Amino acid sequence: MAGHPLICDAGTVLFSPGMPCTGFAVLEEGTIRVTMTGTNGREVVLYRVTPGDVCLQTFGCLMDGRDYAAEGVAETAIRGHILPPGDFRRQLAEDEGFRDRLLGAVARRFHDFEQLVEDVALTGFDARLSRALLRLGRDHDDIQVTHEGLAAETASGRAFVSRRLAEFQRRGLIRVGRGHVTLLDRTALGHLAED
Amino acid sequence: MAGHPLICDAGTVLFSPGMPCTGFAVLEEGTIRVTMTGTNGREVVLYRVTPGDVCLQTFGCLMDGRDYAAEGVAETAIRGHILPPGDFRRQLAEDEGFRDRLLGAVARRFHDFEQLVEDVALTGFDARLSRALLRLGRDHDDIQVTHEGLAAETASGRAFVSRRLAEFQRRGLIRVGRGHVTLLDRTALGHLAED
DNA sequence: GGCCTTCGGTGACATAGTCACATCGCCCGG
DNA sequence: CCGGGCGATGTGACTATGTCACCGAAGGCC
Repeated sequence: MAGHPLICDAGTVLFSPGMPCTGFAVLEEGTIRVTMTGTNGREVVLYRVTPGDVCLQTFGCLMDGRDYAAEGVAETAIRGHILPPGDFRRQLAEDEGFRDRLLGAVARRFHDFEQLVEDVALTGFDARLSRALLRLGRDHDDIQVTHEGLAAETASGRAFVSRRLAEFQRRGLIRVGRGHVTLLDRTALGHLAED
Repeated sequence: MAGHPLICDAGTVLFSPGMPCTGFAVLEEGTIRVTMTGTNGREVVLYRVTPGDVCLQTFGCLMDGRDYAAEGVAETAIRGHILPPGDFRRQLAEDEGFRDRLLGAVARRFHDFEQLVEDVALTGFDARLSRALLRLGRDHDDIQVTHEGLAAETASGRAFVSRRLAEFQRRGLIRVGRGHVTLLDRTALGHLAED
């Protein structure tokens, strides 16, 4: 695998809407958060890219000659490399393993998108919030996130998130503090997340 | 291209959630509507498959070994064929044209999904409705669709669609009738669709 | 301590979605 | 032609969700 190396600190903006795509990104370490921002300024998290995943933005741009439609930000420090279009196509043709990994990742990403649409279009807010909390808190009970951040995860507004978090706390599901949320009752949250 | 032929009348249910996937579908004629239904019974149109497109459902299932998550219905009579997994992989490896068409279609579909998320998550209802009307009425001013159908297109509820359609009619944008809508002012609708 | 910035709480309001029920148009058998 | 049946539509009342503006609190920095 050749290509330019890609090394960034957390917080680096990797691509923005309208920017042309320079190559296919292969991520080896860290996570990238891909979001979309509406004309009203509201932001929604589309998905996260982790090692082994494809950043479908770069993929979509390369295959369809389109500019980016979303924004990508390094959520942690990241390491990887950029495969120029030519190399990308060559490897796709010659390397069956690469092809399988790519297509598998595309399929997973596609599934994530279906999940997102299901969440936003036909799921109530409390379920979305519960899912977001469980997703972000997979490893630790304590989650470092602001209400603003949770609003982006749930495709909702900050104020409403505040109110529901307060309600969740009243029910003993979580404990909230400035800049973080602690999960207290994963079982109940899981139940809420069901629908 | 080998594989079983696939010929169905309009209205045939091609796949449903939970059903395993038997092969990769190549569509030669007609359109397939892919929808998702929530636990509450509400239905949302994810996208349509037309000749040259990929049905990402079959693609996702094949590459990731997952069952269908959505439902596919023949919107018109359709003709095509089913490529068994083995043949699919072989053609993907050997036929560069096939590979490019497939990946290009995947990229376009991906873009459609981004559009859908943008619509549902950060666009007001009137814009969604206008977009849906213009999309369905690309060829004719007269659209055969029920309010229920438009509710699925806009990821909304039938009653609300009724009210907004009435308002659109009051403004002279459309004329509504039982089972159909006529576009009167595409310019104004286009303007509404902007945001 | 005095500022400044970010975060969170809240009332008031706007938009969107739900539910139940009344109507209406149309097709069909008698 | 009549009456019934059914899907499609209209509407009031209500709930859920999202927005806006403004305030106060928490923490960082001199």
